Parts: sequence; C-alpha cells; structure tokens
Amino acid sequence: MSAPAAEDVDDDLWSAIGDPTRRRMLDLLLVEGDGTATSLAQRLPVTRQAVAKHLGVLDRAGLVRGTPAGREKRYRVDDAQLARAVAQLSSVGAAWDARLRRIKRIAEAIQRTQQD
Amino acid sequence: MSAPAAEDVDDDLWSAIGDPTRRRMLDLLLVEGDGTATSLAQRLPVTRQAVAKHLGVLDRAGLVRGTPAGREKRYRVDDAQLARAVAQLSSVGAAWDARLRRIKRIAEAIQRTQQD
DNA sequence: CGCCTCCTGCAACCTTTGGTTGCGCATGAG
DNA sequence: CTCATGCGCAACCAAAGGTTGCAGGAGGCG
Repeated sequence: MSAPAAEDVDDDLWSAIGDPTRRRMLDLLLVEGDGTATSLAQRLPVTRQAVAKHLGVLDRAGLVRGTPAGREKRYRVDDAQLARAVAQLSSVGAAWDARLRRIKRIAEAIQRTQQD
Repeated sequence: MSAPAAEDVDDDLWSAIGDPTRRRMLDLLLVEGDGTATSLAQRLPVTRQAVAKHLGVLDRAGLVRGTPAGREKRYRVDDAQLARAVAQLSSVGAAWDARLRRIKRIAEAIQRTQQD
C-alpha cells in the first residue's frame, strides 16, 4: 500500500508531457506517424524554432527519436517511452483518486457515528 | 472516434498539477487534511514564500481553498476540483494508450499480410 | 497592558523556460 | 548551376519558479 506515486514520478518525463504544446506535438506525431519541425509548426500556433526546441526536449526525455532523411529530419514517437509516461499519469491519478475515496469513506463513517 | 483529448484539456488545471512542487503539496494536503504555507514549507525543499505562491496558483485553479484561522491561514483540497483534474489525467492517458494500441494492431496486421 | 514571537503578505531580484526574429548553411529540385 | 526549402545557431524578450529582505497583525505571557 501507500504507493506515494507523486514521489516516484520521473520529473524529466513528467515535465516533458507537462507542456501543452509538447502534448499536442505528441498527439500529432501519434496521429500522423511522423513529422518534422516544419510540418508540425504548420499545425501549431508557434514558430518552427519553438517546435524544434520542444522536439529537443522530447528527444532528451526519450519520448521521440529523430532520423535525418535528406534535407529534413523526421521525428517519430518512441512507443515504449510514451507508454511509460502514460503509466505515470495513471499512477498519479490513481493515487489521488484512492485518497479522495478514502476521505469520502471517512466522512461517511463520521456521519454514521454522529447519527448514532 | 478520434477524441483528441489533449485539446479538451483545461490548461489552467493541467498546468496547476504540472508543477512537481504543487503535486507534492497536493499530496501533503490530501494526507494531512489541511496545512498552511509554513507547515507545508517545512516538508518541502523550498521556502515558505515559494509555497505561498504555489498556493495562490492552486487557489486560482480552484484546487485548494484557504480560510483564515487566527494568525494563520489553513488550506485544504477541493475534492471535486481535484477529481476533475484526475479525470483529465486519465483522459489524456487513455487517449494516448488507445493510439498506441491502434498502432500496435496495425503493425501486427502488416506483419500478417507480409507473412502471407 | 506591554512585549515578544510566530505567521502572513508585499516587493525586489535572479534564473530557467517557452517563444520570437534574424541569419547562415546545406541539400534536393528545376 | 541556380534557387528555394528545411535546418541549426544566436540574440533577445516575457513569464514562471525561486530566493532574500522587510513590514504588519494576531496570540501567548510576564
């Protein structure tokens, strides 16, 4: 018990997916299979350079991998690492959910004792 | 299908729980029931002022509520709003998970056709 | 009451990070 | 060969997380 998920979190991974722009980039890469800084920037409200920086962050976090292809550099999601990230999300969510439920149970118990 | 969960996300809520210090604060508040800026700062690696700022952010996001009690101000978690945040976490996680599974299915299908 | 202590709030400042513009360079297309 | 397209690097800006320092209000106690 007492898996304090929020303390086990890989902060690099979490902060990588914590940014809204990076989340949308991951979404796009998942949907389209792959993409370049330029192609992603076209469907995002930021410049190509901003996207490139984010790709660097995601790359260092291991969430994407880029391979040079001629004059462009195509990035694609690393499935395993994204799966790890998803696991951390649900881990934190489950921990909080469990604590909320516990609090609710206690509150109900108190109500019961007061009604006696 | 194609529910692009990452776009439905309430960015204020998400960015509130995106910060590691704020996540640990929520954890502490959940475990201990309530707390003040000073009491939280004692078990966190940051100063009281930093904690106070974070409490401000969490308050504006609706995740905590603070009530003055004499010379101190006690904060406690808003269960409903945290439940909403948990829902968003699992929503994004589920969306990515679904896409990962879909990719895996497609990959397997391709393998099968190639084996034929 | 008067003093002292503790907790809070406000302000100035530093550093990191997400974002921009501008430029130079390489590589594929005509 | 020439041109344009895509990339990387550098300078710069604003917002956010964090720190120190200081002034003020509520409680405890002689």
